[in-house]
Amino acid sequence: MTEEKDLFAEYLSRNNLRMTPQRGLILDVFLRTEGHITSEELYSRVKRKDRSIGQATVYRTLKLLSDAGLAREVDFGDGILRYEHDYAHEHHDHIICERCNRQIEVIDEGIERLQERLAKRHGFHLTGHRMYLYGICPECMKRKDRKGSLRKTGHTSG
Amino acid sequence: MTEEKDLFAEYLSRNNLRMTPQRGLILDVFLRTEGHITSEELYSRVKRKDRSIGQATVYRTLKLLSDAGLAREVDFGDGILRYEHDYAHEHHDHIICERCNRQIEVIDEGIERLQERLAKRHGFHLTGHRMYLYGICPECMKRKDRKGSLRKTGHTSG
DNA sequence: TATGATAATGATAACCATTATCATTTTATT
DNA sequence: AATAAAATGATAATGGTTATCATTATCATA
Repeated sequence: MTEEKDLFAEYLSRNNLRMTPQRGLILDVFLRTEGHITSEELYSRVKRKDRSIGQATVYRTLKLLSDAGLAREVDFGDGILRYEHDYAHEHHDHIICERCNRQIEVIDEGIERLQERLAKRHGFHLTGHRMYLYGICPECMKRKDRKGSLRKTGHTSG
Repeated sequence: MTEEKDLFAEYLSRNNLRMTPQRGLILDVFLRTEGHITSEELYSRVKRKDRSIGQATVYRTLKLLSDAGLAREVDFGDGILRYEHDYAHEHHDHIICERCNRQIEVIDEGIERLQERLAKRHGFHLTGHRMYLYGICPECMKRKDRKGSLRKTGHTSG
């Protein structure tokens, strides 16, 4: 907790930016979240502790936290950016259920290795990737077919 | 060409929708494109052949083409949907250069297999995926460091 | 501890790709 | 033709995010 705060303070001073009560509060609340949170959700939580805080400040601070390596933007493709913890959290990808939108975090060393190899084969120096697997989760598989998918678009990226 | 048109007509009638001159024209122009095109770009191309066509019609028709399996939405995460040919085109993923935004299409059977296995390991029935690799292309690697990336967000999906 | 200089805040307007609305026109069917 | 259903084009609306800007807070230095 305090380690993340130190990291943030360090990042800020390194970039001639300033630690403020608002930024501290937003970081605190963010660190208490789990999974993936939208700026909107974080704003409503922060507002409970400081009624006067502005939504723009939450947006701005989340960008800063991302730059500082404490948060990570996750784009599921539904037009709403989500954020998750980045510090001391292993890289992972996501499997998302098309029916209930449940999402789990996964990692596969084999895939990572093949991605590296694939990029190299095309002469690219790989710096990162985004991989989302879409499917039906075990629970929804048992149930009969229901509607309500995260996005109306096809998931297979051509 | 005519095969795609037949497929579209078939899809339309199957869904009690109608083939119209506008839809025919939009499909024609779309089929003459390569790579990834935005609705905006397609609209400007179609407008050269029919000044009276409306932008909403292009948006609507691209959705229809996607549903019909002739087009595929591609979301690079910069807030602008792109479309590419889907019919008789193999599934593929993308490698995108962070410097010059050049993108190449790739496919790796090994990765596909491991994705399937990974999903199954978590009890999911895999229906699709999106995978984007980000890196520096060979040309940009030679050049010194330049700026200008596609998106300001980090690429590694947490 | 003033005092500039600079950055941050909060409120709000702007942005912008995409969708919804709606009056009018086109198409298919009787 | 007449009717019903769908499509079109113009335009307004949507909604997450960003930019703007006047005001306030913070920092370094004298």
